[in-house]
Amino acid sequence: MGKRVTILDVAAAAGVSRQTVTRAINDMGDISEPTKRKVLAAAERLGYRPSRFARSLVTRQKTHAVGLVVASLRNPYFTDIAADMLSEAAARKWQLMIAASERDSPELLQLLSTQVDVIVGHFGLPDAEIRDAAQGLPIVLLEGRSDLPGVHSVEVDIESGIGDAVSALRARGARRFGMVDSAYSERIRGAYEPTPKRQWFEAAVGDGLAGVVVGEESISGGGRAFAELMRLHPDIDAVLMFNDLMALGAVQSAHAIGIAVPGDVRIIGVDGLALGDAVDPPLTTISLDQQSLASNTLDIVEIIAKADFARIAPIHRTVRSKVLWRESA
Amino acid sequence: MGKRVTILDVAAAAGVSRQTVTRAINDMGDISEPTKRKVLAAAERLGYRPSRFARSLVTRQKTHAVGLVVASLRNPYFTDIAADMLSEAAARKWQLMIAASERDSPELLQLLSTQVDVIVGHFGLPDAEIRDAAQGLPIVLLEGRSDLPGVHSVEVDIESGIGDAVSALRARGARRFGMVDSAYSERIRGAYEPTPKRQWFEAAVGDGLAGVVVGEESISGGGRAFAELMRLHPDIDAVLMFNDLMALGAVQSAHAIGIAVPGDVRIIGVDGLALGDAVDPPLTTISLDQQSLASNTLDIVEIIAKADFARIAPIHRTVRSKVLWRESA
DNA sequence: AACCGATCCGTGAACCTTCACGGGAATGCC
DNA sequence: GGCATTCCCGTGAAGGTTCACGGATCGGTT
Repeated sequence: MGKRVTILDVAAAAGVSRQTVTRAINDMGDISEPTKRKVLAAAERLGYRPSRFARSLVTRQKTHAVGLVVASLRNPYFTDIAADMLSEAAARKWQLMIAASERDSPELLQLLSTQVDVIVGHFGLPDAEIRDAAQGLPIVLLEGRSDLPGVHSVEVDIESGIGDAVSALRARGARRFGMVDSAYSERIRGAYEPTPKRQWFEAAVGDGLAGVVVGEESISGGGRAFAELMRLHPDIDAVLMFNDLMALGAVQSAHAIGIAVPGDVRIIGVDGLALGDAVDPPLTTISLDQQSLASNTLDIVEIIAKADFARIAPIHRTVRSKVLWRESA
Repeated sequence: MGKRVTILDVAAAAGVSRQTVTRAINDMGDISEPTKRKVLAAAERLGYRPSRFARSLVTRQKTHAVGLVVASLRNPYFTDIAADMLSEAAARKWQLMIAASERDSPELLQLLSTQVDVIVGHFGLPDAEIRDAAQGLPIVLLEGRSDLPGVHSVEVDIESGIGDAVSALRARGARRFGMVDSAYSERIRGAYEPTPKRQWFEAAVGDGLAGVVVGEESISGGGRAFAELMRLHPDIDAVLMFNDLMALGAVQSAHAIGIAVPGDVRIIGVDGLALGDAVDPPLTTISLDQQSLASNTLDIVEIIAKADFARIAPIHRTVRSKVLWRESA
């Protein structure tokens, strides 16, 4: 099993005191060259490694860590966000710890909460559960909103983006609207429930709604769901895909089935992935400024930290979305 | 400024002892319901949050953390790896801390090294520098190899994949080979130096080599470099792109220039991204088993941990690569 | 009245490092 | 020889939590 080798073991082995070992390890001066070498050799021999916990405890931890929880690392949308968060965090001298909530959210949160100072992210849980699992840690909800104390948020105004997209699609002649929603809630909560995007979309299209199908959040899942939607409602001429990843699958699927895009059906995604520009036809999408999402989030995090993580009034921000017209719609 | 509120503050405020506060916070029994409520109320009021360092120090931290350093979070290849690492780590009850080495590698490593038990990843630094920055932490090199003590590795046998690809391309009639290499080293070390992939490729094609161009590691960078390569050497009939991301750009660029793929030029990437299947034509690629890369890595990490992080003989593993024939070559 | 078990709560120690300070030896100078 | 200086090194304390143990209180039993 082997106990941990501490600074005292090294000190004993080298025949010096703790402090001298510290001086050698962190090369601090006030130590002669021979002694330093002797200590370093002993440390090397014993495989000594300072406990990062003891060290942080006494140095009062100047650099903080923020834990980012994303739904999946397989979706470029989330990894782009992670990348932006990483830059923003680095610029502020914060460390970023990433976890994916694909499963076991509560356990994962509890584990994470022992390692970081703030938790930010997308969660597949009810707000109250999140708060409990976080054990009192401040939380920043991404693309969500809660009125619990200690739960901050950065919302994304997808709603207006959807509204804009629908009116523009109407202006371009679209009449029969369809949507592929995410089956996300099915996996998390056991039963499907309409996402906010679907609700906003339904409100926007009114009786122009022809049908909705749910699918898995992946390229292939989007492709399958799109094909199913078109099979059920062949007269649809405009489709909103839950996200760009699924929209990519839809474009591909349309190509395979022989549906012209945007000739027969206009396809529009959500997220604004750069990737959407690399396919044919380039994907029209409701894009949000991820950079701004990230910087707003870290702003909040920094405010919380400045307040020494004491309980402060929840902060809520909103970033706008806009339709990025490329060629698929 | 505000000093940190400790367990003693809460104890004083609630009129009980430290231990009772602990019992209330971690609800442990041996405490009456009214007292518990009283303590919890005091904690809430003061905004008390246990120090994760002090706590970890005494509980001897059962869950460890591994730090993953990737070159970029904008390349699906790396995020896929991160995703696999995350699953593997989670299955083993490890936490994963991700950092991107896009810049400041040494500082970043030092910061990271105070937070984790092992460091794994792709680094843009000489091995020795890595070792120094890691401050004695065990290191697992991804897709690399070093003979320094304490530096383990998981290599990827791209070389044989490139060999296989070249002979198959020859069998399909390719004669004039070109390559787009990564300009990576330029950014990191100031001057371009051929990557191993280029060296293996040149060895494989022999005097069939028509030309090499370097480009930035992105879709658009790949597209530009490919266009440049074809402008300089119009007779090329097969191109190896440094990675799939750049290959995606090449396919797109070929389409724009009016070069037929694979009719005029066969294009082949490296990485095996699932994304390559979503473009037209689907991308042929030298794929490696990322899952196995991740599991091998975490295997090593676990072995190191089992040895209580004592110095053990470096472990080296290799995962194979194989050509995934789709339609672009 | 003495005893007993159950229930609740508090005290000393441990975890491992760094910080602040103080002390000894060697050297140089008057 | 006495004294200050410099250079190395060691000791006590602190940092905030949890663990192991011991003590107090209380209702009930003999």
